[in-house]
Amino acid sequence: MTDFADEQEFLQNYRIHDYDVPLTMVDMAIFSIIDHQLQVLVVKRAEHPCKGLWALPGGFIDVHQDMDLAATAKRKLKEKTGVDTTYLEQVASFGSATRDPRGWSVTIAYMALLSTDNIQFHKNQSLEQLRWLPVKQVQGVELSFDHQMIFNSCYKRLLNKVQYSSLPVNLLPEEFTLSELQATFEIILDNEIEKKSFRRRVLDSGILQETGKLKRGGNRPAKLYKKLEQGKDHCFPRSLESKT
Amino acid sequence: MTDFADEQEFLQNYRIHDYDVPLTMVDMAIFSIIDHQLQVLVVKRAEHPCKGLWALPGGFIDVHQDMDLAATAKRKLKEKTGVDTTYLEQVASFGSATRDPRGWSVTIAYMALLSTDNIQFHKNQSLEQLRWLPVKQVQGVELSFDHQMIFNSCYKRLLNKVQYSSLPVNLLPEEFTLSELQATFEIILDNEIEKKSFRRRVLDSGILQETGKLKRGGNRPAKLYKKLEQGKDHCFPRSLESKT
DNA sequence: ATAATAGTGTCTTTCAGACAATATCGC
DNA sequence: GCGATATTGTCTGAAAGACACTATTAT
Repeated sequence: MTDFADEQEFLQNYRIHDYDVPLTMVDMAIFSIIDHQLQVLVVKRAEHPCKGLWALPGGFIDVHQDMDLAATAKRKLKEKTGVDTTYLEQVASFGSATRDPRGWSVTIAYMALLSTDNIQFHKNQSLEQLRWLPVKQVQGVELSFDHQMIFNSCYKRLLNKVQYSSLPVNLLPEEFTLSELQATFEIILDNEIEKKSFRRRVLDSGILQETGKLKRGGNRPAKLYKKLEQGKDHCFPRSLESKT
Repeated sequence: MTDFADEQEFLQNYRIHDYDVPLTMVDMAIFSIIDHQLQVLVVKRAEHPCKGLWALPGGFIDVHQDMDLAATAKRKLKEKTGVDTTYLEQVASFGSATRDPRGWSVTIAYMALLSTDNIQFHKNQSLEQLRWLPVKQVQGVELSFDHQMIFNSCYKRLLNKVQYSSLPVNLLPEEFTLSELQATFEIILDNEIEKKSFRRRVLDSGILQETGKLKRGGNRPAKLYKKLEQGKDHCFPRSLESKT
């Protein structure tokens, strides 16, 4: 909950609106799969407005430091997670007179996918005000500003892309088995995929390369694959059907 | 060509950058089919910067008048074409330190589709500084700022959507025949579509409703259809293949 | 041998492409 | 009837779904 009297006072002293120009910033939904769940990173706001509420990471464009919008997004990502090489995609922009009490504001929303090995690194940092929030719980948490809507927009984009593209490989480490890849797709979809169909799709598309190595575990070892063209996002000729 | 000395002076007197906040605006690619060609509306810039060059219609957000980004886009659309009910879709945002000589700037790009009957209305207005530019000729025209890139982004979105959605119905008047609809798709694709496949796709999808009327011309009359759910954009289960 | 996971064979289903055939109009 | 456009019939093909089957490991 925000302290109202305090916030009122803060807003009265906030003067950027005098210039009749909208505030412009970048916000991002950083996704990762942790504990077999799709989760999104949220930050507790340290300052007004919405002080104390959870929010998507983001902030103002630094016109002296950032070359472009993607640079602002990368800077924010680095600040929050320590990671700087990730899949990053612009999703949509939201702007209105009312979405931020400081005045007319625009935010450019990005989506980032963090691979699980990046998370290992990140978990060891001191993260007082950060929290991974399972996407299924987002609706139950009060988010700052219109971040609920921004999150929905990013989540929807991700859900869409699982159905027709290879995007989710970016949530896995460098090398992975087909079963791990399928599990990743299934976690995002929140639905099962037929094993044979999945393997056919992925292998026939030629986006993966066998590394020659095997992942050994309790049972039959599995071939390890890696992405062939890093950064490129393959689109399959047809979409997956949703079961159920 | 722009007058350089003049523009330099203009820029030196431009002071908004002092506030260390990016300029934020909206630009749009307004598409329509005119003379059996897909065309995009461009405006001759009356002011610096890029004075005298063609540009996509657009402008600054009016924080006192516009409720949100879509309102800015609608206002600009209305100013340039006199039309206010059209298909409007946000495409992407472009922001960098260098895209506008006035300083760090962000533009939110929209795409609008004008139906041919809207164009009739619009053609009767006085349009000194407006021009419909066939998309095939855009590359040959020097556009202001990064508008070439913005145009490409919007055009690409449109090309993509022709392949898997019913979006192009928005380029037609209220009632139309299947042949007219197919011709619209073909003009955008710049490729032929197999007649039977096209009709099956469209009719089986249930997005159209027979009006009961017929369009009579020299030959066999054609059934007239209209869109069932206005504004909604149907996605087909598979994409069209490109011939050739 | 058994449990568990990896991986394959193959039949069905869905929907787009090809292309020929038929229908309905004005003349 | 003729030319032109509208509309349909039906075969083929590509890629996804279903599901049973085999393969390889640790124990």
